Amino acid sequence: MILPRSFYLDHDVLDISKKLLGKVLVSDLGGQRTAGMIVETEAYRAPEDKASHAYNNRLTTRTKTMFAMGGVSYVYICYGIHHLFNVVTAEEGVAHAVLVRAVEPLEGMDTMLKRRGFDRLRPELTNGPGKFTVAMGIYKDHDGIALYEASGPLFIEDHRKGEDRFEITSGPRVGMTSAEECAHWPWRFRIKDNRWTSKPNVVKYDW
DNA sequence: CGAATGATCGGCT
DNA sequence: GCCGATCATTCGA
Repeated sequence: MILPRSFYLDHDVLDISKKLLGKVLVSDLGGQRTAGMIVETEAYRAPEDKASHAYNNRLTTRTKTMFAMGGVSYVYICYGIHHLFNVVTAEEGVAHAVLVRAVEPLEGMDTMLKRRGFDRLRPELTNGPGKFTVAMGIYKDHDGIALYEASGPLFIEDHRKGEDRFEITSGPRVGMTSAEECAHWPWRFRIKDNRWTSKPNVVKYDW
Protein backbone atom coordinates (compact mmCIF):
# COMPACT_ATOMS: atom_id res chain seq x y z
CA MET A 1 0.00 0.00 0.00
CA ILE A 2 1.11 3.55 -0.68
CA LEU A 3 2.27 5.67 2.25
CA PRO A 4 -0.34 8.33 3.04
CA ARG A 5 0.60 11.97 3.33
CA SER A 6 0.09 11.81 7.10
CA PHE A 7 3.17 9.57 7.35
CA TYR A 8 5.36 12.51 6.38
CA LEU A 9 3.88 15.19 8.60
CA ASP A 10 5.47 14.14 11.90
CA HIS A 11 7.87 16.68 13.34
CA ASP A 12 10.51 14.07 14.29
CA VAL A 13 12.61 13.73 11.12
CA LEU A 14 14.99 11.25 12.81
CA ASP A 15 12.05 8.95 13.49
CA ILE A 16 10.80 9.27 9.89
CA SER A 17 14.33 8.55 8.59
CA LYS A 18 14.28 5.22 10.45
CA LYS A 19 10.72 4.42 9.41
CA LEU A 20 11.56 4.95 5.74
CA LEU A 21 14.03 2.05 5.90
CA GLY A 22 12.35 -0.99 4.38
CA LYS A 23 9.82 1.11 2.43
CA VAL A 24 9.74 0.82 -1.36
CA LEU A 25 10.47 3.70 -3.71
CA VAL A 26 8.79 3.27 -7.10
CA SER A 27 9.48 5.22 -10.29
CA ASP A 28 7.27 4.88 -13.34
CA LEU A 29 8.74 6.87 -16.21
CA GLY A 30 7.81 6.49 -19.84
CA GLY A 31 6.40 3.02 -19.26
CA GLN A 32 9.57 1.89 -17.50
CA ARG A 33 8.79 0.86 -13.94
CA THR A 34 11.57 0.37 -11.40
CA ALA A 35 11.35 -0.17 -7.65
CA GLY A 36 13.85 -0.40 -4.83
CA MET A 37 13.71 -0.90 -1.08
CA ILE A 38 15.17 2.00 0.87
CA VAL A 39 18.13 0.64 2.88
CA GLU A 40 20.01 3.81 3.88
CA THR A 41 18.87 7.34 4.82
CA GLU A 42 20.16 10.58 6.33
CA ALA A 43 18.20 13.20 8.27
CA TYR A 44 18.52 16.94 7.64
CA ARG A 45 16.87 19.22 10.18
CA ALA A 46 16.85 22.93 9.48
CA PRO A 47 17.01 25.56 10.79
CA GLU A 48 19.59 24.45 13.40
CA ASP A 49 21.36 21.87 11.22
CA LYS A 50 24.40 23.47 9.55
CA ALA A 51 24.67 20.62 7.08
CA SER A 52 21.23 21.38 5.65
CA HIS A 53 20.85 23.65 2.63
CA ALA A 54 18.06 25.27 4.61
CA TYR A 55 20.31 26.03 7.61
CA ASN A 56 18.99 29.11 9.38
CA ASN A 57 15.92 28.81 7.14
CA ARG A 58 17.87 29.92 4.09
CA LEU A 59 15.30 30.28 1.33
CA THR A 60 16.37 30.10 -2.32
CA THR A 61 14.85 28.77 -5.53
CA ARG A 62 16.62 25.51 -4.78
CA THR A 63 15.67 25.13 -1.11
CA LYS A 64 12.08 26.30 -1.31
CA THR A 65 10.65 22.81 -1.81
CA MET A 66 12.10 21.83 1.57
CA PHE A 67 9.68 24.29 3.16
CA ALA A 68 6.66 22.66 1.52
CA MET A 69 4.25 20.42 3.41
CA GLY A 70 5.73 16.94 3.97
CA GLY A 71 5.24 14.19 1.41
CA VAL A 72 6.92 15.70 -1.65
CA SER A 73 10.33 15.08 -3.18
CA TYR A 74 13.31 17.44 -2.98
CA VAL A 75 15.73 16.71 -5.82
CA TYR A 76 18.80 18.88 -6.28
CA ILE A 77 22.08 18.76 -8.15
CA CYS A 78 25.22 18.04 -6.16
CA TYR A 79 28.75 18.82 -7.42
CA GLY A 80 27.20 19.92 -10.69
CA ILE A 81 26.56 16.36 -11.83
CA HIS A 82 24.66 14.21 -9.37
CA HIS A 83 20.93 14.42 -8.78
CA LEU A 84 20.16 13.58 -5.13
CA PHE A 85 16.70 12.53 -3.96
CA ASN A 86 15.19 13.60 -0.63
CA VAL A 87 11.81 13.25 1.04
CA VAL A 88 10.39 16.45 2.54
CA THR A 89 8.80 16.01 5.98
CA ALA A 90 6.93 18.00 8.66
CA GLU A 91 4.32 20.69 8.18
CA GLU A 92 4.61 23.54 5.72
CA GLY A 93 7.26 26.07 6.71
CA VAL A 94 9.46 23.51 8.53
CA ALA A 95 12.42 22.56 6.32
CA HIS A 96 13.03 18.96 7.37
CA ALA A 97 14.14 16.37 4.80
CA VAL A 98 15.43 12.81 4.53
CA LEU A 99 18.14 12.01 1.99
CA VAL A 100 17.81 8.53 0.48
CA ARG A 101 21.36 7.16 0.12
CA ALA A 102 20.87 3.62 -1.19
CA VAL A 103 18.17 1.19 -2.33
CA GLU A 104 17.99 -2.56 -2.90
CA PRO A 105 16.69 -3.26 -6.44
CA LEU A 106 13.35 -5.08 -6.44
CA GLU A 107 11.73 -4.45 -9.82
CA GLY A 108 12.84 -3.35 -13.31
CA MET A 109 16.42 -4.51 -12.85
CA ASP A 110 16.90 -4.70 -16.62
CA THR A 111 16.02 -1.01 -16.92
CA MET A 112 18.31 -0.11 -14.01
CA LEU A 113 21.23 -2.01 -15.50
CA LYS A 114 20.72 -0.35 -18.87
CA ARG A 115 20.56 3.15 -17.37
CA ARG A 116 23.80 2.55 -15.44
CA GLY A 117 25.59 0.71 -18.22
CA PHE A 118 26.03 -2.40 -16.07
CA ASP A 119 25.90 -5.96 -17.33
CA ARG A 120 24.94 -7.66 -14.07
CA LEU A 121 23.56 -6.93 -10.62
CA ARG A 122 26.02 -5.80 -7.96
CA PRO A 123 25.82 -3.32 -5.06
CA GLU A 124 27.56 -0.53 -6.99
CA LEU A 125 24.42 -0.28 -9.12
CA THR A 126 22.47 1.55 -6.39
CA ASN A 127 24.63 1.97 -3.26
CA GLY A 128 25.03 5.74 -3.30
CA PRO A 129 22.75 8.79 -3.47
CA GLY A 130 23.95 9.75 -6.95
CA LYS A 131 23.92 6.14 -8.18
CA PHE A 132 20.40 4.91 -7.49
CA THR A 133 18.87 8.11 -8.93
CA VAL A 134 20.50 7.26 -12.27
CA ALA A 135 19.32 3.64 -12.01
CA MET A 136 15.75 4.77 -11.28
CA GLY A 137 15.72 7.63 -13.80
CA ILE A 138 15.31 10.35 -11.16
CA TYR A 139 16.67 13.80 -12.00
CA LYS A 140 16.14 17.43 -11.05
CA ASP A 141 12.83 17.81 -12.88
CA HIS A 142 11.37 15.42 -10.29
CA ASP A 143 11.57 18.11 -7.61
CA GLY A 144 8.30 18.67 -5.74
CA ILE A 145 6.58 15.41 -6.77
CA ALA A 146 3.77 14.22 -4.46
CA LEU A 147 5.07 10.89 -3.17
CA TYR A 148 1.68 9.84 -1.75
CA GLU A 149 -0.02 9.69 -5.17
CA ALA A 150 0.26 6.38 -7.03
CA SER A 151 -0.68 8.15 -10.28
CA GLY A 152 2.56 10.12 -10.23
CA PRO A 153 5.98 9.19 -11.61
CA LEU A 154 7.44 8.71 -8.13
CA PHE A 155 5.88 7.33 -4.97
CA ILE A 156 6.67 5.31 -1.85
CA GLU A 157 4.93 2.09 -0.78
CA ASP A 158 4.93 -0.06 2.34
CA HIS A 159 5.32 -3.74 1.47
CA ARG A 160 5.87 -4.96 5.00
CA LYS A 161 3.57 -7.18 6.98
CA GLY A 162 4.27 -5.80 10.43
CA GLU A 163 6.18 -8.57 12.11
CA ASP A 164 9.13 -8.83 9.70
CA ARG A 165 11.70 -6.69 11.42
CA PHE A 166 15.32 -5.75 10.90
CA GLU A 167 17.95 -4.01 12.97
CA ILE A 168 18.93 -0.41 12.28
CA THR A 169 22.44 0.94 12.73
CA SER A 170 23.30 4.64 12.86
CA GLY A 171 26.46 6.60 12.16
CA PRO A 172 27.73 10.08 11.28
CA ARG A 173 26.74 11.82 8.08
CA VAL A 174 29.44 12.29 5.47
CA GLY A 175 30.98 14.65 2.98
CA MET A 176 30.54 17.88 4.93
CA THR A 177 33.73 19.60 5.97
CA SER A 178 32.16 22.93 6.88
CA ALA A 179 29.33 21.61 9.03
CA GLU A 180 31.55 21.15 12.11
CA GLU A 181 29.95 19.19 14.96
CA CYS A 182 26.75 18.68 12.99
CA ALA A 183 28.66 16.32 10.70
CA HIS A 184 29.31 13.99 13.65
CA TRP A 185 25.68 13.67 14.69
CA PRO A 186 24.63 10.04 14.10
CA TRP A 187 21.87 10.96 11.68
CA ARG A 188 22.69 8.37 9.05
CA PHE A 189 20.64 5.19 9.28
CA ARG A 190 20.89 1.87 7.54
CA ILE A 191 19.45 -1.62 7.64
CA LYS A 192 21.99 -3.72 9.50
CA ASP A 193 23.91 -6.24 7.39
CA ASN A 194 22.11 -5.27 4.18
CA ARG A 195 24.58 -5.63 1.33
CA TRP A 196 23.00 -2.85 -0.76
CA THR A 197 24.00 -0.01 1.61
CA SER A 198 26.95 2.24 0.81
CA LYS A 199 30.37 1.64 2.33
CA PRO A 200 30.72 3.15 5.81
CA ASN A 201 32.80 6.29 5.42
CA VAL A 202 35.85 6.67 7.60
CA VAL A 203 35.64 9.84 9.64
CA LYS A 204 38.98 11.59 9.99
CA TYR A 205 39.80 13.81 12.92
CA ASP A 206 42.51 16.46 12.77
CA TRP A 207 43.98 16.00 16.24
C1' DC B 1 44.24 -1.60 -2.33
C1' DG B 2 44.56 4.18 -1.38
C1' DA B 3 45.08 8.96 -2.92
C1' DA B 4 44.30 12.36 -6.34
C1' DT B 5 41.46 14.44 -9.75
C1' DG B 6 37.95 16.14 -12.94
C1' DA B 7 33.24 16.70 -13.87
C1' DT B 8 30.62 21.41 -13.75
C1' DC B 9 25.43 23.34 -11.20
C1' DG B 10 23.47 26.56 -7.73
C1' DG B 11 24.30 29.64 -4.29
C1' DC B 12 27.26 32.39 -1.55
C1' DT B 13 30.87 36.34 -0.83
C1' DG C 1 35.71 32.88 -7.79
C1' DC C 2 34.93 29.32 -4.41
C1' DC C 3 32.83 25.42 -2.43
C1' DG C 4 29.82 21.30 -1.82
C1' DA C 5 24.56 16.00 1.30
C1' DT C 6 29.36 12.55 -5.10
C1' DC C 7 31.27 9.37 -8.37
C1' DA C 8 34.27 7.26 -11.90
C1' DT C 9 38.66 7.07 -13.36
C1' DT C 10 43.63 7.20 -13.14
C1' DC C 11 47.94 6.52 -11.06
C1' DG C 12 51.14 4.45 -7.88
C1' DA C 13 52.60 1.14 -4.15
